[in-house]
Amino acid sequence: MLEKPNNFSQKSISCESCSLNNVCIPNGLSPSEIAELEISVDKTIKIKKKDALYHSKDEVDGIYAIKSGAIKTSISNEDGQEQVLEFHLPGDLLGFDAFNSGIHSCDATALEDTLLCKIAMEDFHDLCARLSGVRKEMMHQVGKEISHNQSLLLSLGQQQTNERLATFLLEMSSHFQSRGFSGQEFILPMPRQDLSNYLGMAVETLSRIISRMTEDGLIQMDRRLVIISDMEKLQKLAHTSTSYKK
Amino acid sequence: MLEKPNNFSQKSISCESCSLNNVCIPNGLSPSEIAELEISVDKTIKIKKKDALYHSKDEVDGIYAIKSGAIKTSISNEDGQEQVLEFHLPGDLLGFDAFNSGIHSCDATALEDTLLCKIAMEDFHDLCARLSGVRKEMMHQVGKEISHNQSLLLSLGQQQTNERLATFLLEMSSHFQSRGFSGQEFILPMPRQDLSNYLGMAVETLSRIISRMTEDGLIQMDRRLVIISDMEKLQKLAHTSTSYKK
DNA sequence: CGGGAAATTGATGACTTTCAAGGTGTGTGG
DNA sequence: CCACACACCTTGAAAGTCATCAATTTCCCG
Repeated sequence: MLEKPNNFSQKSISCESCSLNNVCIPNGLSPSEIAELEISVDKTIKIKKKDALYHSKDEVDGIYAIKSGAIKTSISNEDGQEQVLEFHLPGDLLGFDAFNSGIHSCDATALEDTLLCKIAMEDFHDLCARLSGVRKEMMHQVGKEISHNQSLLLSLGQQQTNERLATFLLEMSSHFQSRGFSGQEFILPMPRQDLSNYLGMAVETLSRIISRMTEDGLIQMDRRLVIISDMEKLQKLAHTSTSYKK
Repeated sequence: MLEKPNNFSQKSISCESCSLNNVCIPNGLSPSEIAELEISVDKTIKIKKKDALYHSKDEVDGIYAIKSGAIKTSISNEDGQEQVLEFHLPGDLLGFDAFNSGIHSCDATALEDTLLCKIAMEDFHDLCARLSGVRKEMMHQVGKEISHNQSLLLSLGQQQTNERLATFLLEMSSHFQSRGFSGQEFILPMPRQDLSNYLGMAVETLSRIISRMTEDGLIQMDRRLVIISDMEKLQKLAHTSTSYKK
């Protein structure tokens, strides 16, 4: 099947001048270490909306970092039922799911046209061997993934549907704010279907919750645009004092 | 408060002769690497039933490996609602939850009197720097934890309560079998309360499901003793063809 | 501008939780 | 060694939350 040419692009800047270098692997590395890192980084990966970066059962190719766009990771059972695991945004790393067996355990699908950097697996091992900074940052990133999954489990296991949405919106708010964007108004990268799945509920339920929370003056949501109208009420609903560390 | 002396003990054998060395860090290491590893291992950690190995917000002390007993990890929200994250059995590693910030993000509590080995965090970093085998095995173990969390999310998000129990029992069966024990008859290390929490349901619901599955001839459960009567039906219920890799 | 995907809304029912009560087993102290 | 207390587990009835089915409506893309 012929594909239209990718017409989204971005000039490949250096890690040192990348706006995401404080949330990506370069974080905490010395200039010389960054220079070494950079030799192994392929900055030309492009994935079109709805295409897969990798599939479950694929052999691992490398570790990826998102420059722009968004990726969802998900896992499916044999009936084809999908569970969305995480939404990855610019600066996030992907590929740790293959650490166990060298085979990816989940699917990674682009929610929008997405640009990524890649470190081939063997280079990654090599960098970990040579650079303590990379090793540390890698552990950091892996730990972030584990912590995230733990939070999600807590949310799915203990919260009701509206509390789960509140928690999610606050996470997103916190995320955007920490990146210098508005924490009160932002655009979600995913459709309702994926979001409801991630939050462990039916699309219809999500829709109803949104309507209800809008009526109650907590938020406004028009398609993917989110406006948080009453941050305090939202936090109260989420029972959230848990702060999110980078 | 005075504690009774620990009267459970085990002579500290070498990693090389430990029966768990093929599922623990020594897996895949050369004899000389194991010797180096062993220098940094403290094999004298004892935790009594119901005591904590560490708490959420504790600074990380090291990475632990379970020799005997069982540990549950769990996370709580500010209302004190707990979500059990994982049950750790002999050979399992703990402590990755602090990789992100150096602070533990969950509680680790002994379900029974438990013996562990410990590698202090700085030694662990040092070992990762020097020994590629340790580095690889560590990645392996971390990947296992990530894969496990993903499976649990899929189960919580997509399965009904009875399917979740079936999935869990098959996991345990598979686990015990791979360790040379019976996969058909085994003893669970946790009470109903913890299990139901882990599976995202009320204790009463779990109890009812067990009764129903016993009536239907799938299993027999007397307290913590599990007997799987009809493995095929159980697998069918769990929709499981997903095999579990070590 | 039309077709179709995405999102909302309503009605109904299933599954699960909650509240309540009773049963069973274990461990400790007399 | 027995008895009592307590934790653990099971069962029942009622209530709630959420999913499913169905019908529209809205919006996006070609």
